[in-house]
Order: sequence, then structure tokens, then C-alpha cells
Amino acid sequence: MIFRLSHSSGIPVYLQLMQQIRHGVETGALRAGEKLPTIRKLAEELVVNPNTVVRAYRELQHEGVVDLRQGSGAYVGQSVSERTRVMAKAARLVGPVIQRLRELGLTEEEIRRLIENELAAAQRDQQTEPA
Amino acid sequence: MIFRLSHSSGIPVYLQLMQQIRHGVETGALRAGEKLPTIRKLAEELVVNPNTVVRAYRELQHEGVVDLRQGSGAYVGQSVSERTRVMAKAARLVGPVIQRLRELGLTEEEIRRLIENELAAAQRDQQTEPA
DNA sequence: TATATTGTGCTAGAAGAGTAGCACAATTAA
DNA sequence: TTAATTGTGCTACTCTTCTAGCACAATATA
Repeated sequence: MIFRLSHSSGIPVYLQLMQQIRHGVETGALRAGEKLPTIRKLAEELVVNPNTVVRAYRELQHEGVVDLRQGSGAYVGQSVSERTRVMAKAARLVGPVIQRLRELGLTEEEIRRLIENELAAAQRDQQTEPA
Repeated sequence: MIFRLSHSSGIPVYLQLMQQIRHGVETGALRAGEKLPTIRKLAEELVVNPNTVVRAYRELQHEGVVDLRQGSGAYVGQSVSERTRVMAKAARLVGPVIQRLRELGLTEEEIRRLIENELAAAQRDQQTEPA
């Protein structure tokens, strides 16, 4: 897997790393148990401080996406394989809707807001109308 | 319109204000031309610095959602009425999908990432395969 | 016109996020 | 066992973001 950092986007490096690894996992490009680059190796390759890579790996570890083994290295978590299938299904569900929203003239920001509103609304429904 | 601030959410006050005003506009609760609270009035009501309200109003002005008139006050922009209809339609489109995603077991964060991935993918398609 | 009310603009301080630096501990492999 | 490699943990610096403070300019209204 190849990592590409945008230094001008303003998005923190550790977040960019997390996104790319998660995306790799959710598309199947990274498979469960597969070895990830060493913290120092990746830091050297991307010309950032090892701690920046650590932060990305660590947070992904908390999500169960990455498995860190001291003295050994970083690996893709075992629990991701079924998640990959679910996410692929979800992507097929969402893709056309996004395209339709674009056709309606919504900008990316408007789409994001719309999602946030719907997420909040759904949560309200869950709280006020428990099945 | 009533504004509610969460001081513990960590979300900046000016962003919370922007979200609520936009949401009001997109749901039709705030109509084009309607007068919004004065900067100082709203600041006093929410117990924040007027500049915090200014920031929210100003950014919304740049988006065309708010119309600021010196010496007069703040008003809902004229361009929002047609937007409201489009957004309502979009919401009807998105709502069921969000619910389906939740049924699939996706968390809010996973849904947000999925959207981001699809937005990025759609953008790539637009660039590489222009109609 | 006069006065109050409104938005405008600039400066600064406080807090938080992000990254870097460096030493330590566990594992691996020879 | 020993040396190299790996993740771990702590501290500190820097930069950005967010909010506050205060004076100014334009408008409304009597």
C-alpha cells in the first residue's frame, strides 16, 4: 500500500494516515493479518516524526483496525474482514445517492451538512420513539 | 427561532450557530427576508462575545444565507427559498439510506467516512471521465 | 438634525491541537 | 546470550483556532 500525504490540505498528517489505512481496509486492499509498515520506516518514508505515525496507528488500534505488537510490528486487525463486506455493501447503497445529490446541485459541504442533519434526526427518533 | 448552545460538546460556538441557522433555513423554519436577532442581542442572550456571533453571521453572509445591513440588522438571505425546496427533496432521499446504514450496524463515524470516500470517489470519476 | 442602534474592523489573549525530540521496554533473530 | 529492531511513554514547543475587548462607521428613527 502506498501512502500519499497532502501537506497543503490542512488536514493533520495522522488523520490522513488513518483515513488511508481505513479506506484500504474497507476496500479490501489491506487484508486481516497483513503487515503494515514499521512506525519508523513509514515515518522516514513520509518525512514526519515517528510520533505522528504512532498516533495514527494507536487510534486505529483502539478501533480494532490495527494490531500493534511491541518488538514485532504493526498488523491489520483480524476483525476487519467481515467489516469489509458490510462496508462494500454500504458503499453500493450510498454511491448512487451521492451522485443523485450532486445532480440536484448540492455541493460537498451541503451534502455533509445534510448527512449531519439526518444523523441527528435519526438519533432523536431513536431516543423519542424506541421500538 | 430558539438557539441552543452546548458548551461541553467542544464544537465552537460560532459553528453551532451557523449549523442551527442553516438548519432552520433548510427546513423552512427561517424564511427569506425574515429578520434575525441583532448581533448584540443574540450575544447577550447566549452570554458570548458579540464577535462570536459576528463570525457566524459573517460566514453565513459569504454563503448567501444571511444578509447583513449596517445600522439595520441581520436578515435571512433572499436566495434561500429555492434552496429550501431542493434540500427538502434531498433530505427525503437521504433519510431512508441513513436508516438502512444504521440497520447494517454502521456507526455515525463509519457513515461519515463512507460519505467522504464516496465524495472523493465521485470527484475522481468527474476528473477522469468527463462526460 | 441628533441620538440611539446597528454592523465593521482591528488587536490580543487563552486554549487546544499537532508535531517533534528523546529515552525506555519488549521482542526478534543471529 | 546479545545486538538490532520494534513499539511505548513522556515532555515540550509551535502553530492555529476560538473568543474576548474596544473603538469606529453607517443607518434608522424621532
